[in-house]
Amino acid sequence: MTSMTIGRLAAAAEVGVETVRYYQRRGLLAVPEPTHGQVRHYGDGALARLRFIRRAQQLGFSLDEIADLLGLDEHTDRNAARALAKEKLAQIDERMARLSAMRNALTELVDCCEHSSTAQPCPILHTLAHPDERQNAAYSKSIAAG
Amino acid sequence: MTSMTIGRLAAAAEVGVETVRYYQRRGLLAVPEPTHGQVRHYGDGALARLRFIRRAQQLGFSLDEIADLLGLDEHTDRNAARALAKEKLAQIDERMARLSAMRNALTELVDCCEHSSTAQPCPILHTLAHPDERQNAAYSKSIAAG
DNA sequence: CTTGACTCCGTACCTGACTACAGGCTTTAG
DNA sequence: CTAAAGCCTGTAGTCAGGTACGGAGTCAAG
Repeated sequence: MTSMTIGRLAAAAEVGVETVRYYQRRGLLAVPEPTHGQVRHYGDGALARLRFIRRAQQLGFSLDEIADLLGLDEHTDRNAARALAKEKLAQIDERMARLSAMRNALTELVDCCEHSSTAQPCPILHTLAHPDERQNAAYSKSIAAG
Repeated sequence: MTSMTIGRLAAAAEVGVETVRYYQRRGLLAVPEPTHGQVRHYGDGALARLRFIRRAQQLGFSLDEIADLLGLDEHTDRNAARALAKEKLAQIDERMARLSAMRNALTELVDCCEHSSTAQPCPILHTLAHPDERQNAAYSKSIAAG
C-alpha cells in the first residue's frame, strides 16, 4: 500500500484528515502534486513522517520544534538532536517543579482542612482569602519558593 | 486607601488593567457603579478578591474553577472546597505522571545518544523515525505505559 | 447513471487567559 | 488653561493545535 488518499493516510497515522492538512499548512508535510485528476496521493514516506510527528509530540515537542527535528539528518546531526532533546528535558523538569510546588501546597491545605476543628473557617478558602494570617504554612512556603 | 481607580487597583494586585476588566467580563469581579462622573472606584474588597484569584491560579485552578471557589463560604462550604482541592490534586498528579513518562523516555534517548558509536545513526532521530526497531527500549516502554 | 463517500480549497471557529487598540471623556499636574 | 495621563466602552488579536464547515469536484459500487 504505497499509495493512499489523504483519508487513508490519516487513518493509518491515527489522526484526522483536517490534522494532516493542518500539518501541511504548517510545512511539516509536503503536499504532493495531484495524480491524474484532482486527487493527491501519498506514499509510505508521508505516513512515516506523520508517525514521527506524533511520537515527537508524545515526547513533549511542539510542532515548531518538530519542524526542526524533521530537518535533521540521522547521521550528521546527532549533536543538534541531542541539544534539542536536552533543552526539552530541562523544560520538562521546570514544569514538573512547578507542578510539584502546587502539589505540596494543595496537599498541605487539604490535610489541614481534614484535621482542623469544624468550628474554624475552612483552611483552604481562608488561606486563599488571607494568606498573611498563615494558620497553615504550606501555601507561603511551597509557593514562595517556586 | 479604601478607594482606588482601576489602575491603582491593578497595580496593587500586580496585574494589568486589562486583566482586571477581563475578570469583570468573566464575572469574577463586580463592576461598581461609577461615583460622581464616569470613573468607577474600588475598595479593599476588590483587591482581596483579585489576590484570591491570583493565589488560586498559582495553585493550578482555572478561572472557571476559581469562580466556583469564590462562590463558597469559609464556614459552611468546607466539604465543597476540599472536594475541589482534591480533584485539582488528582489532575496535577496526572499531569506529573505524563511529564514523568516523557522525561524517562527522553532521558534514555539522550543517554543512548551519548554512549553509542558515532558510526551509528542518531538514536534520538532514528527512534522517532523507526520506533519498531527499538535499539533503545526507552521510548516504547515509557510511553506505551503512559 | 445515480448515489454516496471522499477529496479539494478556503475560511472560520474552538479553548484559556490574556493583551491591544480605537475613539472619546475625565482628571490631574504644572 | 493646557497637555498628559488615566479612564470608559467595545471590538479584535494573540498563542497552540487543532476542528468544523461550505461548496464544488471526483471516484467507485450497484
